[in-house]
Amino acid sequence: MTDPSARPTRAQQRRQTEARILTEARQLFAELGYERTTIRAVARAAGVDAGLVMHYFGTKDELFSRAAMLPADELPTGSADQLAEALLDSVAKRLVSEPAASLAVLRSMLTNADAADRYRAAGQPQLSQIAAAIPTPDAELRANLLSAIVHGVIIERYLLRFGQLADASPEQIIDLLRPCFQTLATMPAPSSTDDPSTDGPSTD
Amino acid sequence: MTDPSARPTRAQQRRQTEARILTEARQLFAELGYERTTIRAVARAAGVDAGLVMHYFGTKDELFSRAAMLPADELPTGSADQLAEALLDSVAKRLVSEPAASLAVLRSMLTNADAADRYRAAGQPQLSQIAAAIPTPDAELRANLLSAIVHGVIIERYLLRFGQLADASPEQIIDLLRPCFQTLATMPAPSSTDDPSTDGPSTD
DNA sequence: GGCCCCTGTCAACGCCCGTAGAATGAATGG
DNA sequence: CCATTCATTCTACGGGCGTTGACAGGGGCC
Repeated sequence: MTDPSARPTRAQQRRQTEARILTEARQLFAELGYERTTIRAVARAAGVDAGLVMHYFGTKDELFSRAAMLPADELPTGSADQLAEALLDSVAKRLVSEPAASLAVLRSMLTNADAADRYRAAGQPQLSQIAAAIPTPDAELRANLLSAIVHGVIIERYLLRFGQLADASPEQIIDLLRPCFQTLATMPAPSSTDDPSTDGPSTD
Repeated sequence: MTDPSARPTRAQQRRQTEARILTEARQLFAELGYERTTIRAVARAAGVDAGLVMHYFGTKDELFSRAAMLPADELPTGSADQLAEALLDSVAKRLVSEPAASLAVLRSMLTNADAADRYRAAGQPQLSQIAAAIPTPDAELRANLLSAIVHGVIIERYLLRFGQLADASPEQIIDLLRPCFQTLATMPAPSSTDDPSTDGPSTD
């Protein structure tokens, strides 16, 4: 304990090993999705035995839970304008370097119902927060659309690697998305025709 | 062959069985993705033996290929305005009833590299066509963004089943998307600052 | 300093997968 | 009417998976 470069204590070693496993798990879940990521592969990547992974995390599901856990980044409460900009910022950040954990969730929740549930639950507060800043009756739907656009862009850039989107600079993408976000966050009502019959009663 | 309601001939029977297998395969691939869909499950759903599926399609990959094959719907060539509306129409159609084949591809290409390649290849002409109608130098990127938004909305509605988006009426969604599509298809340039340095030379 | 705990390995289990090949039996064609 | 084709089933194999439990051995506490 006197020399920090000496052989680590057992507790440290354990935490270190666990962290290594989680890092590799994140990486593999992000690359391969839930099904194709095997405990054995994670163990191999982390340089340990598969039994140890089980011993520490119990089940593959649990391992995924722990690997995919990530804090939702904070969104400032504010006007719809500010909200749109904040969202754009968050997209920009993810376009620069998408953390593996986020990709792991995104990829896995498309094949794993539990992952989808977990993600939905985790994102709900943020979604509500977004909706709260939008001053229209269909705020929730708009928040969902904003979320869908973000996901679409991330998926297309990182998971499908579509041509231009995979290479374009974040600024360019953000600049193109800005009017969309601003419109969705602030535009009063869709009114190609001022026909209120498409709207239900205001009970909702 | 004299009586059409009589027991079908062997060739008919065969085609019928193949079609039944393909239908069930599409359904399962769409619901479960590539990995979790098993030959045995497809066979069971189609009321045949797994060996028969192999006998007809050779490999699981081949079965997926055949099941996921679908014609890209035509887009009219026209002005950027018309293009945006056509795209919205196509989204609307998919929001009313998403064909299983499309979902199968969408879901599977997120876990199966081959499926992603196939899809990218299949969508490329359409993407180019969209880009051709957009009168800006970054037309391709805009086309990609439009595609990303479409995918995001479909994924969020059908694969993740996010709250409002899963239930909202297609018209409501389309009305909200319209300004986004119009902006992306027609707005001359993103110009928070009129700095041309972000653009490369026109050699490309 | 001795006991125990805790990190880590190893071998094995039962399951389900994709796939192969022989067997079956009815429709087909000469 | 018999030989053949062919749609279909049955059985089985090899492999990889998640998971388990026994075992080792060095560190940490009293």
